[in-house]
Amino acid sequence: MTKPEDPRLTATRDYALENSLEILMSDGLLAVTHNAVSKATSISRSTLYRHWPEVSDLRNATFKKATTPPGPTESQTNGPLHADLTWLLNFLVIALNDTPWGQVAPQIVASAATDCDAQEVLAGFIGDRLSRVEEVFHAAVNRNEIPTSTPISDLATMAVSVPYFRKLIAGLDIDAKWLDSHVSLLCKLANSTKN
Amino acid sequence: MTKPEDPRLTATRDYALENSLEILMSDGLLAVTHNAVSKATSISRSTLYRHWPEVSDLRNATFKKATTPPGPTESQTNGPLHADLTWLLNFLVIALNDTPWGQVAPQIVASAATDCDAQEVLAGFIGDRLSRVEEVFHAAVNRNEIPTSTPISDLATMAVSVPYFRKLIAGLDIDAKWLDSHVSLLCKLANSTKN
DNA sequence: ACTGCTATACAACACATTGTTCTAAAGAAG
DNA sequence: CTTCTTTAGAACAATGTGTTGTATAGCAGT
Repeated sequence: MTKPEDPRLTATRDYALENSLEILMSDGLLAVTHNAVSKATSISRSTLYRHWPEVSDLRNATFKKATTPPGPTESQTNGPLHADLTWLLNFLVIALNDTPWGQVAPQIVASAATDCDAQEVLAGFIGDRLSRVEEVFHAAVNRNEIPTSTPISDLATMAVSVPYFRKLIAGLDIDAKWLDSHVSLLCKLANSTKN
Repeated sequence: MTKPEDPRLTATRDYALENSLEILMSDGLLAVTHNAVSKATSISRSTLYRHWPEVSDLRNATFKKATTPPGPTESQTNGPLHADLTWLLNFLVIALNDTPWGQVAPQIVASAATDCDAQEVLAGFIGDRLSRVEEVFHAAVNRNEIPTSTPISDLATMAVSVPYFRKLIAGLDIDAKWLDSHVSLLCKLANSTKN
């Protein structure tokens, strides 16, 4: 029942966002403006203002595009825990290292401090990520691979927070080798929290 | 031998930075401008430009003021581990919750993504924090409170990264009660990594 | 208190950016 | 072909950034 959109609308919108995303990654959030996008795309300024009346609209749209879920839609819970965790967290490492998300995340963190929309985007995305990791731990408990007393929520937070912290805050690398040792430690911790 | 500075210089500089810091905390980094500070302080715009020729100078000065080390200069390593960690991490919780640092940190994280100076400020501050936590763990090892095989560096990263992650990225609260359970988990983990 | 020096206030200015509005032309849909 | 919508382009106001020049007020040394 929804009549298809005018192809011109989608065309300019997609083309503009493609380029605004590139600007965001290379020059940061505050470089994303109607003027900059206009120069990069040769789309008229007035047209851009027609699509996104304010700068904040344009920027929101841009990093909403940048946060298209870099990760799996379903968790892999076949076990063993080490494999599941590696598989899952590897998506996070890749996202942070090799996709727009890694470049955009810091900007969103900053926006979230003052902007409610950004806060919601970020919390939603992070919450989703956390619950996937929790799923994996729960599955391990159900397989009797780790004790029932495992503080799943805490371990999941640790699993996710460390890569974010290293990459965004501490300025440390996160690579495959680091990930392996990180996951190994998590597994050991999960196994040793019995009593 | 250094002649004392003209009192007028220090007066206006201090007064300006005081207010620019407030602007930074309430409205974010990009709200810190010569105009805004001028309006807030009734200091002439030209005077502000005299002190900080460019916006970036003003902003750098502002968040350099905001990052006066919120924390102890020396770690407390009397033991037990739980007490030392609580004492130390409590400074971090307070800094994030009740000082300018908590408001400014997200902005610096964003700046660090593109700006080298900010990256250095951040890395230095974080590295300092991490090494203090490591000291505490080392002391516990020396007291034979936790095994020698304890992965100190990893645990220290976890100790610090989780509060940062919760506060800055996940939008979760960090209070005294949470800190207690966090520290308890860390102690348990340190104790159970024998094998 | 007088004199030279420096910081500040104020106003005027050039310039870039943000955002609005109007008109004409080009494309889509019937 | 006709009608509606989108776009391009230019002109415009408003604001923000950064500069310059001048007059005033406060600091230091004599």
